[in-house]
Amino acid sequence: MGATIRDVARKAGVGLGTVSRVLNNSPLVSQPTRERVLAVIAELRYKPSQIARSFALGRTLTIATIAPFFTRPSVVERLRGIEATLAGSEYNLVVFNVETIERRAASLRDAARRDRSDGVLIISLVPAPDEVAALHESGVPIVMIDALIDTLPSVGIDNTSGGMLATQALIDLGHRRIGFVGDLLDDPLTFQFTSSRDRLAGYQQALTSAGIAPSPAYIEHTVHGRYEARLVAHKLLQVAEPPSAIFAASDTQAMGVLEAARDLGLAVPEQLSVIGFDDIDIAEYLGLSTVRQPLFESGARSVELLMTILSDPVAPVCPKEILSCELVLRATTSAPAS
Amino acid sequence: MGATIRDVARKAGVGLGTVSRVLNNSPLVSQPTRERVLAVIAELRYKPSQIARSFALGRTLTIATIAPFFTRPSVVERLRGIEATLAGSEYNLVVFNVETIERRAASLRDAARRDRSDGVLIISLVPAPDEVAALHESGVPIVMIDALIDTLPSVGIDNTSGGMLATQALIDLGHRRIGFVGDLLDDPLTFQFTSSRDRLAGYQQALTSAGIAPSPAYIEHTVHGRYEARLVAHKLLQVAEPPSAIFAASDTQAMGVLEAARDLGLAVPEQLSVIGFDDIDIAEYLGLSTVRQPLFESGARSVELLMTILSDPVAPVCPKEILSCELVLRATTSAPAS
DNA sequence: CTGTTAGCGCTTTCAT
DNA sequence: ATGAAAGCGCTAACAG
Repeated sequence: MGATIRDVARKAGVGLGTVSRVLNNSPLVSQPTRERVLAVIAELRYKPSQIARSFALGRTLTIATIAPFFTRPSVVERLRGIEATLAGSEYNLVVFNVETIERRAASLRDAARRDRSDGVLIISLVPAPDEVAALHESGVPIVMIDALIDTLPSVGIDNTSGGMLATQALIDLGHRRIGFVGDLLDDPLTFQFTSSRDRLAGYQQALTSAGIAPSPAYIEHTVHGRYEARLVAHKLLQVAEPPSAIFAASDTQAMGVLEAARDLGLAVPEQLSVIGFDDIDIAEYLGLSTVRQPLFESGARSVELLMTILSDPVAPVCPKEILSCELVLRATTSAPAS
Repeated sequence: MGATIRDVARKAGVGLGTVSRVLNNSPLVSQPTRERVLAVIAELRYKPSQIARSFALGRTLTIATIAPFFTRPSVVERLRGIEATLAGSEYNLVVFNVETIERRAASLRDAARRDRSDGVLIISLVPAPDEVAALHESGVPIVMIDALIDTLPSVGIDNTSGGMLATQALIDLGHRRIGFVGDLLDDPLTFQFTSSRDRLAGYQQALTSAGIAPSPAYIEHTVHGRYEARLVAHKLLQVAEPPSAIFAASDTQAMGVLEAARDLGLAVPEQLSVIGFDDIDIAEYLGLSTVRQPLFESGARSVELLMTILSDPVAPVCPKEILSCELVLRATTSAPAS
């Protein structure tokens, strides 16, 4: 079924090495020879074996990515950036999805193995210290996306500034009682995303700068998800002096808040302003005000970073990059009812 | 950095083959020997090289999937089913995304190569006859998902029945003027999805059975997308006797129809009923009536099918499986205003 | 049961 | 510029 390099060499009447050289565009082949070999390759429909090549090269020609793949629309968009940037390169993209804690550990362990991949991209997961150590020990170049790890090259998002942006926008509109709905801070099931925490920090900073004391009564954390956000938003909206605006740490959660408002008969934005984070696809459809983060770009940049590291095996650099966010005001925010 | 099987053999004072046997759980190793080898393996932190193993085995231990990955939420959900089912197996999942025609052709060519993958899963793409021929010639087992190809194992969705289901539901509610918004029938950019076409066929059958002549004026095709659907929905809703209900071939398009209704000040469902297809995540949020198809399951089943084929290399079987859909009535459908 | 050996298909010296 | 040859790490067939 498959012709080998040996068949080509024999048929072309050249040495094995010459065929290999032609394949690898080595300049050390005369034009006539090259053409003859190329002709035979075409004739035999010869395709070099990836596996044998990898084996001889000692490289897998594979980039692995670990992602809480489908738990969040934002992850898919980052993945898209990765795939697009990797396409056309000599690398294959293998994906490890992570939806449970067990899979999380297993993926971290499996993906970062020299014999499995030449590089690993980790999306929105914060490995524990011992996992970080294992990652280093593997010797496989790693790039973190949407999570900054001191000792690992990372493409981060400026979530704190993003949180400030959202909160400041609300303040600028005249809101004083501003609620926050975000992820649980320390649930292993959340894979220890730090984005929500950082956005909360931004929220608190913005409030403080404006001379508003952040009130614990206005801050709710829950397992990530629309439904869960809806539940805590109910709570938030039924305190004594309910907030006139809510900043949700993700668009998904903002949707839950919107549902809660609907449940309680609160008009948005007249009686309640809502702002999310991410600017996922449907945000525009819903007219949701939000903070846009460069999702696709974060994936693309991480690949570029990884490629640089891969091409320059010496330098023990640990580049960090922080991408910034942008405010997108739409229909769910307005000045509070006086 | 990496210990090899030879190091282990030497250190354990056994032959190379014995270590390999231990690795592969061969019963031809005595318990004491096995334990000794295992101990050395642990001590040396030896991990067998995937690549070398693949090379020796002549198998890639990789399953490739070709998907118009992010063009549709439904594809992501199928992918999720694939990943979940493949996890824990010895196979890696490599993904080829397809967002342009060039990538489509390249992916079809690259993924199905013996030296790259042991099996290929193709999601929602209908390869052209010559591409099908090339696929066969590659000798790599293929399973189609959401597209039935005569000569290829396939996991299909009963889109025609699904289309009938949606349309019949509308008819049952009392609608007579029912519009349809679907994908372009023959745009190469649509990658020749057949689902929209089949859903249209179901729509037409249901109408005909009910004694309603399908009117071309009520049928619109456009490039897949929310915005595009919105545009053609405008057209549809401004004909002389506009439809009182619209069946959109996907939830994404249904959202576009909903937007058009909003634009024109038509109350849904009072003045216009809308039903979609897919039951993607956000459909519930929107209260969108739709037809649910087993997305995750279609991915999972395709992997199972592929595994069967892989494990029984002889039988030139070509299994076909058709999964059926289910009506989900929510808030965007009601009886027409009299 | 276990050690030895012959490749798997390719890249890469090393001579020439 | 090109041929020959030495592995890359593993599996599987072959002797014992």
